[in-house]
Amino acid sequence: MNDIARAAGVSQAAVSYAYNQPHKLSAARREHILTVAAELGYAGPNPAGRTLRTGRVGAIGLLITDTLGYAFDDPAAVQLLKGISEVGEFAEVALTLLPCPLESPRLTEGGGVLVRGAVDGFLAYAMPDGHPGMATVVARGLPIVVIDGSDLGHLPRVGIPDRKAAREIAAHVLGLGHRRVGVLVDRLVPDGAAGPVTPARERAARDLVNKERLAGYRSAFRSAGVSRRETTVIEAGGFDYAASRAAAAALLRDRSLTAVLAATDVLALATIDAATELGLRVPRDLSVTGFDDIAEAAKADLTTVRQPLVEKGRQAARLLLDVIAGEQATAVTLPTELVVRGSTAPPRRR
Amino acid sequence: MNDIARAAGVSQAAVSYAYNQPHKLSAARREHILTVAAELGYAGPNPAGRTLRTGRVGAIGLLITDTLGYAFDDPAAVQLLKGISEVGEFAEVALTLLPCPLESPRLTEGGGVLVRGAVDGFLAYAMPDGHPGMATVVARGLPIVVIDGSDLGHLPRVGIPDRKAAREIAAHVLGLGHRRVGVLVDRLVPDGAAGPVTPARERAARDLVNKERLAGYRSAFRSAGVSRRETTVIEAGGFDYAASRAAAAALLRDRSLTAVLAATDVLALATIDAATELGLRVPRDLSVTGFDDIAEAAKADLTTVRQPLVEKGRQAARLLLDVIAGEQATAVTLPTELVVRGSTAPPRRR
DNA sequence: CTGAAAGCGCTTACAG
DNA sequence: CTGAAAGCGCTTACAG
Repeated sequence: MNDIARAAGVSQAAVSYAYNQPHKLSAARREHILTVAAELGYAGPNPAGRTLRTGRVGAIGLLITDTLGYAFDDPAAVQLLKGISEVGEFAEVALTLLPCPLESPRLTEGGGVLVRGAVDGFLAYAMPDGHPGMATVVARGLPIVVIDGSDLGHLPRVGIPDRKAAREIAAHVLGLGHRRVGVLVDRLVPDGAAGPVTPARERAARDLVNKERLAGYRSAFRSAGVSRRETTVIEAGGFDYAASRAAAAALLRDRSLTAVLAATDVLALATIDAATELGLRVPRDLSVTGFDDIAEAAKADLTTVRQPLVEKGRQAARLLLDVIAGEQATAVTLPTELVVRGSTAPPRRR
Repeated sequence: MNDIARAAGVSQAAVSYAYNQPHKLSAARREHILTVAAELGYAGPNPAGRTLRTGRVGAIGLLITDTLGYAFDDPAAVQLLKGISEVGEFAEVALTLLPCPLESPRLTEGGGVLVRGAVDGFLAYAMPDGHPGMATVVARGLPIVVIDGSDLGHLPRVGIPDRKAAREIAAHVLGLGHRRVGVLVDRLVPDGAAGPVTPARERAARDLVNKERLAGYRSAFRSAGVSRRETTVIEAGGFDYAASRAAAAALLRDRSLTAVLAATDVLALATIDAATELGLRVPRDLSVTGFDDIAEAAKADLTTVRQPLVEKGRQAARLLLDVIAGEQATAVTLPTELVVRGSTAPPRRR
């Protein structure tokens, strides 16, 4: 900026004004400065300098568990991203992706992107309880909005009534007459383990969404008088189709099941595929429900819980921007809706 | 940092060393400084200060045409993102999403994220020729790597041999005996227009990938003696399923067609859906080919061109990081492969 | 409308 | 191993 000022024969402050406060300069002078800048290949104020001075970065960070690859594999996450980015674009705020694999030691160290990343605030998406990245980010003292995770007792949060919605869809299935019902969850504890869920593991659950949905199913089972022993719960250990399919196959080894409650649509779609492979017809031989209502759910005629994924992203981004602007934050719970389609029916008579 | 230094009874430089050059301090002193910092709620060096001093941000920007929503709707783009983010995570570099809608005046103005965004370099993904955002970014003088777009004559680029691969898959279809072949492209000119492509519009094409693929088809047609008049080309005007489906429906109004060459898998899948709705069976009544080999292509048994989407992202990110590190850049062309599946067959005899 | 000046928070070469 | 100092590029309050 000094070079430009010298070349244009003005003060360095005038150059700054040319970019930031045009009204403080005569039009001719401003024009002159901008022309000189263009000639010298100066593209405008350096972001780092501006940030240091103003304290505003113009970017928000999105914390995602695991690698970004995971996030992009999950259609529900992609919808959420759409909503977030809509708001960001409108507000001229960039979105910085901050992947937080659980194992990385760099999560808490100074070198990592969580500590070093220049952002004005964080959106923490589906972070499991006790994730070290969360503590790192809280320590930075910047505004944080939680999406689908624990609010740590004090953070503003955007989510849906997972437990209630899960109870509702389970009640729908039980209401059709099913008693032998299997349950599929993504992941309760982020340790990569997959397979049947023990009571101890269920108590140790750290992924709030899966935990709450499972709790909702349990609640419906209790109300319907289905005992804990009668229900099998399988954890996929991951969010991708392959893990989902394997979990579904494991669950369907129990041929007495007449229905499967899947905690996500991806799990449900994998269940339908696995059932088809076994020669089972949905819903004649097996009722299947999902959760989220991603685009594929409608195509597969899946009974599921609709949640406003894009809107969730929008609201979270707006909330964060509000907090950054110094406004008061309030928790937001968005409505869900039970969508009954063709993948559920009464159990076949023996 | 000054506050911490005072509280710890050391120089401000010592605090900096505690975070950045541990070996310059005795272990005890470092420990002491870090403890005091934790007590005072200091989370480590301020990113803006560090960036201003070192000139390194620790983030790369990804330029995407249109809104991010578009990008996330496109499975091919999502795969690319996966590859990019893999490299970023490994190198501890954050990925900043920089959407560049064509219409926005802020693209070139000082207030926009393109001018203001703090990054060490840019990845320009599928930017159409002449996009104003590209000029803005070039003006910043930071390293740029182009993916699937024009290299502007001098930028390092990562891509695939679109024209050659398109010629190959077209030759496959023509080799099966098809003569009445329709073509579907996403978008030639980013003006939102959709419908039949005139010669003038084809010449004015600014989306390099679509342009090249179309040129490849044309080349195969010429070799097979299929005249320009015999082929209809329809432009969808967008990348999403809805636009694709509408374009497919428009193309299939011509009932004499026995095959459709779609420039992307999304277009091809939409074509299969549209054909099914019309009561046409694939491939018996209509052969359909795609391009990209996204996950859904295999499920739909689609004949297509496989390109290494994730690897493309990886290579581009690595290349950019190399250029940022001061290394020499070279253009990268990744291999493609014709994948013949069940969506193509000889035309039915009349 | 213009210019001189302070200071945002940091890293590192330098002298001790 | 430690401290004093310069300077990265910027914005804005202040005096003229």
